[in-house]
Amino acid sequence: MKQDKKKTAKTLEGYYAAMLASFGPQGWWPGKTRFEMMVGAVLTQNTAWTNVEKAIGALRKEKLLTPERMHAVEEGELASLIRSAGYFNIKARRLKNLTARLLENSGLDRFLRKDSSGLRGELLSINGIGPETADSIMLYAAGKSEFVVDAYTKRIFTRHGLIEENAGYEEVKALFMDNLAPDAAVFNEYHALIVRTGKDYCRTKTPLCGECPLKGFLPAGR
DNA sequence: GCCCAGGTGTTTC
DNA sequence: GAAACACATGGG
Repeated sequence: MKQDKKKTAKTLEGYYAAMLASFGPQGWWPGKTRFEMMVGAVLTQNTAWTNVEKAIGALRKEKLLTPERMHAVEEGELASLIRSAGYFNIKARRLKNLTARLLENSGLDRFLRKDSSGLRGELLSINGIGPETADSIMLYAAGKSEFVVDAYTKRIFTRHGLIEENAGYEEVKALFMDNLAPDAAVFNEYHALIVRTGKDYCRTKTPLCGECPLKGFLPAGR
């Protein structure tokens, strides 16, 4: 099925081109430093980014946006500062788990320099970091070419019939990893464009397919 | 008042 | 394994 694979690659490139033409580059990740980016990745779990921004603002005000400072602060205080991001008790614990691991590894720099498979395994072994958060950190903080799959990715591409309804994370990720050249800059922009498209046109309740930049790719009858 | 948002861990069949 | 549930705020 070599021909089939080539066709899939063309299709995925078409989606990318259409979104890029419609929205332009998204300039992700919206964070000043790599650590801030990692914090944002945890805080945005199942949460709107607008709520995350407020929490990060509070952390910045308290000068806690370094692994050392954040790890030193009391967990209850950390939780109250990130209250606006929701799940604040759980997320405070998760941030602590992350900073602990960074310090154990002689800092963020050394940690992110690990080779890809080692880094991903290490991230996944931290309680509170699952596949999406791990891949986000790999791609946006470490610059590794890992494709990030989120709820919008699943929704858009199942709707378009390119993945099964019940496909798991790794299965969806493989669609992109197996059919696109590994390029961190492209993966970065691709994921950001998917989120943008999902937010604007592919909400669960009120899809706006008629105006979506991807409407030309919708299979007939959908 | 209800639904949803850039998930993940735990519990339970 | 995989389904069901808990975790929580803020905007539409």
